[in-house]
Amino acid sequence: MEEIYDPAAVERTAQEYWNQRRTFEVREDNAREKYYCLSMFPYPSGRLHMGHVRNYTIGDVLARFMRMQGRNVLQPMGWDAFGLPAENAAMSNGVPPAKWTRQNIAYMRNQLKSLGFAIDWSRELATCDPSYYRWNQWLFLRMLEKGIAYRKTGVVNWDPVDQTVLANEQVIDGRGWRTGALIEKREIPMYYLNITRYADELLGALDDLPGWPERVKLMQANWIGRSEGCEIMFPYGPDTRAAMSADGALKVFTTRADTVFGVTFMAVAAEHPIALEAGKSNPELNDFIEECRRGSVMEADVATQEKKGMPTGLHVLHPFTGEPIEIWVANYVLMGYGEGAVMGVPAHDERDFEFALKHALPIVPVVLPESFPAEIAALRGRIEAERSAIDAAKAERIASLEREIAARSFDTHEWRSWYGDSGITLSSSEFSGLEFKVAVDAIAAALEKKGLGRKRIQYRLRDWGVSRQRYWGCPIPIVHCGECGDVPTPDEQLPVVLPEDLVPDGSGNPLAKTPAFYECTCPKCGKPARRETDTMDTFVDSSWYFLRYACADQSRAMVDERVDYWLPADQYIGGIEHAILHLLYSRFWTKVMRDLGLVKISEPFNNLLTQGMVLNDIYSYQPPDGRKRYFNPTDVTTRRDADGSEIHEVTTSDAGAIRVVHEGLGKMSKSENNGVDPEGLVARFGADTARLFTMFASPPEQTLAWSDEGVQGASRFIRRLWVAVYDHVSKGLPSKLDTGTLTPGQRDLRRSAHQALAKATDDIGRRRNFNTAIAAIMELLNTIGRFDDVSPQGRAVRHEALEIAVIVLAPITPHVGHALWQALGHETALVDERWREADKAALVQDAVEIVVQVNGKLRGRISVAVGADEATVREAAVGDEHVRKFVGDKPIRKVIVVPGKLVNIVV
RNA sequence: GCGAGAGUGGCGGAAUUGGUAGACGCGCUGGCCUUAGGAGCCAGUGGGGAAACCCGUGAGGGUUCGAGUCCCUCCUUUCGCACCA
Repeated sequence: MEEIYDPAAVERTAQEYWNQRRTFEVREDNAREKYYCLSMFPYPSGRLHMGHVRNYTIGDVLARFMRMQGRNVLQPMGWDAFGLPAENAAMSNGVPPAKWTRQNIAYMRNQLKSLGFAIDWSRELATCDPSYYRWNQWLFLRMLEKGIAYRKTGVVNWDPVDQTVLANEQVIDGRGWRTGALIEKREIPMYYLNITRYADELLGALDDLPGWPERVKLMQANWIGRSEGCEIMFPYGPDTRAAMSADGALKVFTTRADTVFGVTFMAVAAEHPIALEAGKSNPELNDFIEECRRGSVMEADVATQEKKGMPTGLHVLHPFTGEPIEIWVANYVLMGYGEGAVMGVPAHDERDFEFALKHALPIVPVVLPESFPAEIAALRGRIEAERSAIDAAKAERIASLEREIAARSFDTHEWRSWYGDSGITLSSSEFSGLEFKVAVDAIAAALEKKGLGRKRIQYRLRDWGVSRQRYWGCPIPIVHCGECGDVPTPDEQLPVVLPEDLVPDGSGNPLAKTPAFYECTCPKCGKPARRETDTMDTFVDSSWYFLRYACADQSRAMVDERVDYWLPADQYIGGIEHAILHLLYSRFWTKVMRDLGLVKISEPFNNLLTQGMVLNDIYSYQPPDGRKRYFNPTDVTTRRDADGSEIHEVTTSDAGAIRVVHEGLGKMSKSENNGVDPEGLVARFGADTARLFTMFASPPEQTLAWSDEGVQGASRFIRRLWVAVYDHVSKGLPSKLDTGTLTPGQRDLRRSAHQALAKATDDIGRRRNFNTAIAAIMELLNTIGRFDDVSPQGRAVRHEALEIAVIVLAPITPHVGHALWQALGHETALVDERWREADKAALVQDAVEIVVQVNGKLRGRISVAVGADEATVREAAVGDEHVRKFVGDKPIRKVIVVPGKLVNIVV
């Protein structure tokens, strides 16, 4: 063993040892309990970033920990290799996306290997390989057969200058990122997957996922958004019938059927057929519809934009009163959601209220919220008295009382939060005086009788549009034939191979300009036909890769029986940003495969850990004229001013030393130039330091703030451990530990070591709090450092304590552990070692410190024997001199004893 | 706008089930060692106070013998919002 810790040499030796023995390649073995440790696969962007390092270190710690627990551990890795960045890179440097992507994969694979992750590389996959994506195509065809995949129109962002569809990310403030042109919405035919068919199961099965964070399950539940409500038809008025040249009704969905008597307008989307029809004869309205078509399709934009509307002049009839209600076009109603139309109830919906105020529409209160002042409740009591025997005069009195309630309880100029609450209906004809649920039931029943509505369950979740008008993705296996229509590519012609030599130029999908790709013959009739040039959403690729790892070499089927051994994954680790879409799509895809008989599981991930982002300081300089510049924190020097405030400076080649502004902490990103390159970190400190710091700096689910000093602290700790082991073994290996003959000091160290072991085991195995496990070992090393007993038994106890430190750190800093384990005299490799169990006998203590409070404030400490009864503890507490000072001669009202912890004396 | 989190010393964080707030690390201060220090070792370090003590977990209220932890209102901030991955 070397006296000086040399990370590069230590890491080379350990990695060679694992590679030569293929330590992390695993086989299915029914005799052993498996552990499938899955991390979200990376997009091959070019270089690893700190988020990757954190993600895969968390996974690696768990994988290695479980291996030491004796489990058959699978930890695979692959590449989410299709997607937009490859096309952008191609546009800026002319290299085809395939070449760029494969180069990136090769580079990043080496970076991952340098970090020493316990990955089974024999199962590596890349989604851009035909051997992978052919099964996307194959399953898509199965979904078509089952009616799960279908074609309908969808709305996309259209850049009128580049004549291309843009991703939401490529739309900045309503304009195209490259052209700056105002974006339009455009409807095009697309393929959809019927995820809403699974909405109920996706929602209900969340209860079967105890290993998922509550917040993720809540977000998914809200995203699916099950609501019980009512479909209501508003029959066309004579003017609308004439305009549409047909009878008909405007259909809406509402969860508040109890407010149907408060409807004072209808709002439809700009793309709604009634709006389009009305626009034909009304140039002003037509302009407004055009205006609505501009702007992005993003929900956040739609929700925050100014609410605008315009009347169509057309009417529908109220389903109960028959009164005409005017139809408006509103920019906050979207064609893609529900029916593309809503009923406007300004008195009980905030958005409708705002709309009504702006356009001077009537506001008619028809619900009295339950939480209402007594005087108004009294008025309601009088209504109930009148209602018992109705005649014309009484009906008028009721109506007048209801108007009085409405006048007193509603200010129609200002929205109050409780206007939207449910309560008792009023001014609602025969449905007045009913509680929310009763009112909804009665109104739904009456509507159903008239054929104008019914109760229905609706989901917020929409079907998944998977068509992308882009090149670098999995081709959709469809042929469009003039005679036969849309014809699925026969299975034996799969995969439909994506040509890899195209270079996009930003003006639409290059596949659509490549006859060699799209010219084909119809599989049905043999006549010339056109191949579909849309590719699949990359979320398709990532919806089942975790199944394919189980059988990555299977060329004849999508999956095989090995999936039954490995799946579901015991642990899935990835960013919280995937809490909804990726995780929901993967759950859906798994259920579809189950229903096709391909897998036996219903849920793919048993436990989920959502890791926080990696942050770093952001430093910027805003020149008086010109663009703001960002400086990497490594280039910034910080000193203190005379008054103690910090000054941050950067020396630039062009402007010399300039003072920069510290903007605080932000996610590591290119745009803010605050990234830390893992490669440089490994070169300077070694992989173990990088791993140790990322695990120590914060618990996995929280954000991690980067700190160069913190990294040095991690490096310092590893060196201290190295020196401690070196000093110990340089005096020779100690004799055998005899636990029966230890001195009190030796027993203390031994207790500290086993306490640290017990804590770390719980922290890693149950709580997934690696930072506190590391802290426990740091504390142990401090304790070992203070222990100066060099007797044979003293050295034996120290030896055991050092072994515990090395074993607990093995999953976190495996390379240095490998070296230290050998130094401690072992022939076996640490990676094959079993985790230790804390020795209960070593943990035993004879006395325990009890805290004494007086009126909840800490006033003293007493030491009592372990297991002392309550009366003894109480007596010792009351008798404590310091405590007596605070109790004085005041009478003791109550004494609370928390065994083993604390006594609170209330005076 | 809607949905979900987070907020504790100078900094990252600890406090696991409502029971000692600040473990561990960084930084800082002082000392030792060294030709030297961006190395190492030792000591100190929430604020106020001479001390006794008092104050302190984003703000304000509440429940409790006891609240960082539970409840209500508010502020700040992060993530997601369906074509970034």
